Order: sequence, then structure tokens, then C-alpha cells
Amino acid sequence: MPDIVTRFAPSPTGHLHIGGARTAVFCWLLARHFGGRFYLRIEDTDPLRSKQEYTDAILASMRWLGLDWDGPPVFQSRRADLYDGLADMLLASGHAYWCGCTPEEVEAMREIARQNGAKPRYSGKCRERRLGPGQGRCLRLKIPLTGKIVFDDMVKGRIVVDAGELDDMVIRRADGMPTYNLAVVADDNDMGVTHVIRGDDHVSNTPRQILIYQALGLPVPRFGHVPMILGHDRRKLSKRHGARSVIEYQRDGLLPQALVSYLARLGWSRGNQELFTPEELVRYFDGGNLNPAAAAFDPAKLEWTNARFMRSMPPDDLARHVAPFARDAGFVDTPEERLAELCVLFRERATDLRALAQCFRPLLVPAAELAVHEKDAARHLTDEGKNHLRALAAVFRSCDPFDAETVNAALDAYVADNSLTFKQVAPPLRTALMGFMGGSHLNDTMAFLGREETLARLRRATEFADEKKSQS
RNA sequence: GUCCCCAUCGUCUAGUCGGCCCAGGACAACGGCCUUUCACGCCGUCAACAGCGGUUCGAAUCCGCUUGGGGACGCCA
Repeated sequence: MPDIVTRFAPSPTGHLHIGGARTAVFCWLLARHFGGRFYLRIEDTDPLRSKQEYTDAILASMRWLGLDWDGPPVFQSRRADLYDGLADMLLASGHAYWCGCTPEEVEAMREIARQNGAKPRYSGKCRERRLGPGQGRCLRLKIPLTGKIVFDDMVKGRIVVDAGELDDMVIRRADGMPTYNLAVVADDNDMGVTHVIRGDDHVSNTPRQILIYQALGLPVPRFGHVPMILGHDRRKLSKRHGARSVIEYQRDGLLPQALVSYLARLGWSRGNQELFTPEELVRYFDGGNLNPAAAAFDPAKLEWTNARFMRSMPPDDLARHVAPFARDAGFVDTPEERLAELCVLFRERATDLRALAQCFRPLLVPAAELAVHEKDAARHLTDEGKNHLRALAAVFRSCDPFDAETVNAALDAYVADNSLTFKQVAPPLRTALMGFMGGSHLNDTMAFLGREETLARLRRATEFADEKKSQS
């Protein structure tokens, strides 16, 4: 039996969002660091909101992030027997009772409590009525009237709650379905979960769950409540803040390991280290150093993180990641070795894979289809510029081999022999090759294009300039 | 309203037992350098211990209060 067992338990009512992903990352890291087990549980007890497509999407996002889980996912909707058994035990031991109050009656009780300035709660009307099962009756947990519930949270420290603050919560609905708190306890216990890492919004559920554990005589796991993620304005995170689902970040061209690094760093730290490979995270994350304060999501830093990962990974790996984006951009039959070369040329000029793939465009389209930036053309494809291009065409034609070094030497010689400066020659050359004043280094660009394509572009640029001239 | 939680630069954070912190790193912003474009990179600038009391020789670090923020209060999860 491994000593650390964690679980991630999303409800399939939407895609995996950034907050849930971070919780999953922490759960996964804790288990992997200690060589324990990490389970996935789908909390689909709400048939109205749960959807199969969301389950599939969440699993896909987990896989993409590299968060592998142990064993098959557990579905709460298929474990009614487990919950029924525990509910019956609670009833038999006198820790639970049947309640015949209608939802309307309960709402009225809450309203009264509210008006008295107290916490809205169930009054406990059926607590001592010794009702039996019946139509419309639910099961409630008999909460102790006095005493304190204490637990030492891994991130928040000691939390103390008065039992008197809690009301007798429903553990099984009138339709027989278990309530969240009962199902969680039942499953966590059944799965042998030792460390419950979850969102901040669950701290108030924890005392209730502890009471269930205690009523059942079950061992209480360790809890760790990570704060929620805030938007840039430190308000609750929403779509407006640029925080989206994991799937959207994937589509936008983020590297999964970059997202994981950023997410881990949001609320956790190890000295001044900013970037972590998944291996480093597993090595260093032991559940400590978690920040109890909520953190704001910063798209700019995520972008920077991603850019750093793109620049530091082997070109072959980068090429594999950028391939789908290159296909989307229309470059369907560019071989991966070719993409790897392009990655080396452009990886410092893009912060995500999608933008990187777009950078390839000028070098992958045929000369005739190269988009020419009007302003740059007007400025640099002048008569003088064209003369340079014609002369350079002759120079480059005799370059052999046609590689970056040779081409560069030829260019150097041309500038020197004619007492020119680079500033006179480079702009027209660049405009001819790229179509605008941007892009990769000239020698690398020409080496990538090869002799024929390079010459074609020089020719095409002079023709383009001639056309423009005759038009005006 | 009641209960719980939180509080260091705009943002993420470092800050182990209180002294090495007139608070360090990173992102962003701004300025500069590099430069055959655009970038990368490098250098620098701006910028914070929410407030008030206390404990102490000494507090960002401990305690209390205040303020501000968040969460929870469902037969949702």
C-alpha cells in the first residue's frame, strides 16, 4: 500500500479550466514526488449537468498536460451501492435521520434565520422525530450540537470551526442519490485517498466531511486547500481576464510543459526559480511552500514562460509540436526536418506555436505568392535597390555550396568590393527575400531557400518594383 | 447578515529560529547597449512589507484590533 494517494475529482459540467488544472497539477505532483498513486474520479452525480463530452474533454486535457493517472477513472454515477451502504450505516448508528421537511419549508427556516442575523440553516425540526423512510424524505446527518472541528490544512494551517455553526446537512436526497459530501467521503475512503488537495471553495465542506468520517469511524485524510486563481484585477477569474480552458490554450499554441510550469509557479515556489521542467517539479514539489493567498493569473508571464520553453527545447521536439499548427496554416506537406530548420530560424520571434507557424509563411510560399509589404517595397526596392538585387543575383548564382557561410561571404565581398555599406544592400535584399523588413537572418534565410528559390525571389522583387513604377 | 480564509513592488513571488532586508528574483512598463531587419540577449530605471497598537535591545517576520479582499452558508458539485 503506497503511503500517498491523491485524486483529482472534476465534475463533467464543463471543460478543464485553469484553476482545476492547477489543482490537478498539485495532486499529481504530490503523488509522483512520493512515489504514490494518483487517481481520477469523475463526479457525475448530477445527471442534469453532467455530460459525456466533458468527461472526454477533461481526460484529453489531462493527457495533453502530461498528468497521467493510475488505474481507470472512477465514475460516481456507478457507485450507488457504496453510498447507500454508508448512508444505511449512518442511519443504523443513529448518526443520521429521516427528514420529511419539504424544500419550501427548509427555505422558510433559512429565511427566518437570515432575518435574525444568523447563518441560514435547517432548524433540525425532524432531528428527534424518529421518522421512517417515505416518499419525499431525505436523510440528514445529525451534527453534534457543541464541540469544535479542527484540522491542520497543508496550505492554510490549523482551521477550527464550531460544530454549532453547522446544520444537519442532507446526505441522501429524496430520490436516493447521495449528496456531494457523502459521496466524496465514501469515495475518498474507498479509494484509500490520504491527501485531499482541492480548491479553496471546499474549506467550508471539510468540517462536514470530517464529521462523516468520524461518525463512520473512518480515518480522516490530510487536507490541502489551494486558493482559487484570480483575474488580473484580483477579482474572481472569468473569461474576460483571458483565462480559458486548457483546450483553448492548447489551440492557441502553448506547450503543455510551459502551462504546467506556469501553473505550478502560481501559488508555489522554490526560491527564485521561475521555470521548471515536469521532472524538476516532481523532484521538488513535496506539498510544502504552497501560498495560502490567492494568486492572480497573468497572461503575459504565461506567454513569457511559453517562449522560454520554445527556445530551450530541441528543434526536433519543437518541430513535432508546431507541426499541427503548420498544417492548420496550410503547410501540409512540409517535412518535419524542414520544420525543424524553420523553428531554429524563427523560434526567437514568436511566443507560441501558432504564431511560430505563421512566421514560416514567407519561406514556404513560392516566390510568386510572396506577400510584399507595399511600404517596405516602395522604400527599399528603388532603382538603386534593384541594381543591387541584379548584381547580387549574379553573385549568389556562383555560390557553391549554397550554404549560410558561403552566401554570407559572397555578400560581404560584394559590399566591400563596391565600397558599400550593409545598410544600403540589406534592406532591398531582405524585402526581396521576405517581402517585408522582418524575419530571419539573411544568410540563414537564403540557405534555407536554396539557390533557385533565392534567385527567383530576387528576380520577382525587381519585376514587382518595375510593375509598381510603370503603374505610377 | 453569519462563519471561515487571506493581506510584501501593477502581477507571480523570496524572505527557514524575529536581527545578514532602508526588503531579493521574475513578468510587465520605461531607458540604454548590441544589431544586416524583426527579434533574442545584455545593462539599467521605476516600484511593495495595508493601517494602528502591542511584545522585544531589535518585527515584513510574533500577538491584538481596524481596514480591504475572497470563499462558504443547496435534496449543485
